[in-house]
Amino acid sequence: MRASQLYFPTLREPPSEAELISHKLLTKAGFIRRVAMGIYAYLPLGYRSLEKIARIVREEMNAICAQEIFMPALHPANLWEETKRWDECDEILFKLRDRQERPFCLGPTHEEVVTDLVRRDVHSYRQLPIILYQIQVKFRDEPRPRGGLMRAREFTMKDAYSFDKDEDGLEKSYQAMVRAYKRIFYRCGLRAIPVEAEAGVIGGTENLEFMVLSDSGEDKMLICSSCGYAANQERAERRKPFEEPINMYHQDTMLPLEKVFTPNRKTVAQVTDYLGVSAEKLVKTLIYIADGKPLAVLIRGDAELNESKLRRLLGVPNVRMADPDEIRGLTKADVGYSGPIGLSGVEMIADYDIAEMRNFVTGANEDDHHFINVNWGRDFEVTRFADLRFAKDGDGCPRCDSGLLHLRNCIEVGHVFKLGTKYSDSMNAKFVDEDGVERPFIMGCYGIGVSRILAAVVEVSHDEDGIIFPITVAPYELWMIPIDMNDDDIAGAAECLYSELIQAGVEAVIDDRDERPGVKFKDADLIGAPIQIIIGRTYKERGCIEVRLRRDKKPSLVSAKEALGHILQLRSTLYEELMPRD
RNA sequence: CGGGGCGUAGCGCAGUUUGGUUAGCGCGCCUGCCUUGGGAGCAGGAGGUCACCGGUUCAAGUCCGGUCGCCCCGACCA
Repeated sequence: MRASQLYFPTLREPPSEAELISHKLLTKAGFIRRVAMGIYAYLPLGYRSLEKIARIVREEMNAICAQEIFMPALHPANLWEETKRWDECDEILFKLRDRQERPFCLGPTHEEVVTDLVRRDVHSYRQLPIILYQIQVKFRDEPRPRGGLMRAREFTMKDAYSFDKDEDGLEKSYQAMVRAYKRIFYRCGLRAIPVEAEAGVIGGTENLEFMVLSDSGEDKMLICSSCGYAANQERAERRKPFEEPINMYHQDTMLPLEKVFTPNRKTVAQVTDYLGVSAEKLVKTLIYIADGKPLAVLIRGDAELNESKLRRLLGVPNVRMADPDEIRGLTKADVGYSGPIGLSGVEMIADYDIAEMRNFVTGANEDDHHFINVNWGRDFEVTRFADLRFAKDGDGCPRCDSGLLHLRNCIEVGHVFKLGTKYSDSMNAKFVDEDGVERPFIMGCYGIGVSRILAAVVEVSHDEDGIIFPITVAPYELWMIPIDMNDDDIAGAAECLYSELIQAGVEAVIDDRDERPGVKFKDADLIGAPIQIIIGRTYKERGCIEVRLRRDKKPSLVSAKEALGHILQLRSTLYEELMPRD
């Protein structure tokens, strides 16, 4: 491609609306343009990179015998009503009507459509397993799109769906997908870490998020520095911080229990302020209703209960906070004055933090009063200690003896789920098994944010001059800069090498514009093609061209004769580096 | 949806507080000269519904009301 004909409107300054570095650079380098909030057009360079990513995804999907299909973006409402998600996902669905007033939505994901497809045509275990995938544009009316491609309302995603006859089959499909995902991210130059996650609204059991560490990421994960355990913030467990049995009877350190007047002080901040103590000296007593039974959850004042952990611990589906009336019924006091002392017949579950606390503050189960110098074991009994709060930076790793968890920002680039029968049940998608019995498909679903990968690559691979693309994702592999196209020697040598490169199948751009060298260098660095070729002074003086990598910029001089071979060698080395070995 | 901010040339911004000639600046763009190893220089030039609608006024980019768009923080997020 000739730069004089390439549509790559670079900007000297990015639009002020851009916040993230990837948004700024992709806009500045002429890869994308915003069309509306969270909606972007890809210009030639951006589209080439996007397609490169899509191609890698395709190759790896095909390699595990997933089969590419292409489903509609426009979905009839009735499919979404079958799974109840027409209402459940109401906020993010783009809904519209056809001329007959029939309701439709733009697909935010395709479980409904693919399950409908498969239930129509797959009737026997003999046809299983099946993995179908597509690379499609998705629509989600995000409450707050931001960061350019990072969280858009229209974005490109690879979504795959597996259909198996049993759990073993699902496990195989799932593991194949995990392996393929690792290869995909590796080939894109991303170091993606699989982390344990909560399943969320999509349902199902086991699932992994693939996270790329980046300070600008919106997600948070905890990662162990010594054993590599990683989980997202919602899922991350922590090591029990004490040895059992716990000996609490250090009588000498316990102060006498005392009830204090705390008029109208209900929140942690109000109470600690009023009593002049820090939040770490207070224990919050949260009243929950689990399967209709009330229970008390004790959490240190500065921490936050992770409801998913509570739910997992109790093992019952219906867990919710008690409402103010229920709380008054149980504690005889307002919300804000609940405490463990005198709550009889109620299970008392305490976070690990509480085990090591002495002489703390709790509500007194009486309006406008708290207790100070409370000690569990002496003043009330704890039914059990458990890991209940969100893990935080510095907590002990749950999987090894010495490691500490570190809280890191990250970008979610992929997610794999074991769905089980959530969709096949609600949509009545069944096959006949070997034994003649009808069973629902055991499903899995697997997503990769294709457009988000592009943003993530830029986010983790850039410098002050622009993007540093891995060769696999770069819009062009090579960018050639003839210093002066009006100089016949230089132009001649450049054109000659350029046609050799094109002949050899290299994706090359020759910057044949009548621009000053500085402009060409700046654009080349901004766009970030991995290999740069400079033809100028050294060619005039010594017959050498300069070959350099965008990532280190140190040029090596090569004679014009040897240039092509040298470049081809360099190029294959760059690809080699991004080839996974597993 | 709550809080805050912004909208003036392709991009970045000044001007709005205190209404008053023909609305400015930098970059970019066009023409010419000159220049050619990191966004040169000189000269000339084009480009505006001051987001939109309505109101106040002799007079509105500026004041008032409404609408739309965009950004940030929060709530939310398969």
